[in-house]
Amino acid sequence: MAKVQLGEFEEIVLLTVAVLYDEAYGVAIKREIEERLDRSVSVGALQSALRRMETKGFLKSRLGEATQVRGGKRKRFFTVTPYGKQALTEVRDARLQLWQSIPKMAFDF
Amino acid sequence: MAKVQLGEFEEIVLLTVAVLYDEAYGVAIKREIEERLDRSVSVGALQSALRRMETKGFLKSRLGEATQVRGGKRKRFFTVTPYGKQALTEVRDARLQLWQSIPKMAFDF
DNA sequence: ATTTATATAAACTACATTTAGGAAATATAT
DNA sequence: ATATATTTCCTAAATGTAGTTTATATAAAT
Repeated sequence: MAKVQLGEFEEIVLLTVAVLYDEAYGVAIKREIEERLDRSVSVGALQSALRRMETKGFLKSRLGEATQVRGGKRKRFFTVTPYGKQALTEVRDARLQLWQSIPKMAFDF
Repeated sequence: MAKVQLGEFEEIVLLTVAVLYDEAYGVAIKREIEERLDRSVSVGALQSALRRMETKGFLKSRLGEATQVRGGKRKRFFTVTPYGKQALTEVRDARLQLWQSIPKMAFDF
């Protein structure tokens, strides 16, 4: 019974899908992460994270229609499933709990 | 130019070292994570994460003295470096920013 | 045909986990 | 008193999962 994990990059991607709401497709997600987090993202890295999370049930996807703009290929749109939302809140809460337990004396955090 | 990463488990370990302050050694870290996060941790998994993070400069360690209790072998104590603290706050802030950008309409988060 | 926007596939590197073993200290039995 | 067991802790090696890079494919406009 493999425990269902949520990796570091996967979490960023999942949050970004939530942020983009109904405009979450590959290229837009990539752009959004790069702008917000000032971190470069390769399409391949992103796609494999999206696949893994779809397999794990954190995401679902549907294909849109081709659009009449240059390069207007069909986009694959992603949305976060209820299970994905649950995973996000769980990891957030676990870390928050740890942050709150760091002793004052210890730090200039 | 290898970008310095902080994995999912590594982050939990790093935070726990901060929480334990001057009592952060292998067995105690393991116990603390298991209790707080209700997640089982193997010694091997923990030790390899600690090594990686020491190599990356997020942690430093020193050996303590043997104590006079049965099995009181010398412990290896870990502390978070300034660079480690910086890494922790950066990933926290990036995720917080994303959480705050999730549209209201979208969710029951 | 070439360019632009998009997705998919495959190979490799890094992180995470399991499994097993080893070493240092005290306690206990002989 | 010394050998053996027990407790606490760390190390090593092998395997599986996540993350990244590089290359290829498809569709539409120019």
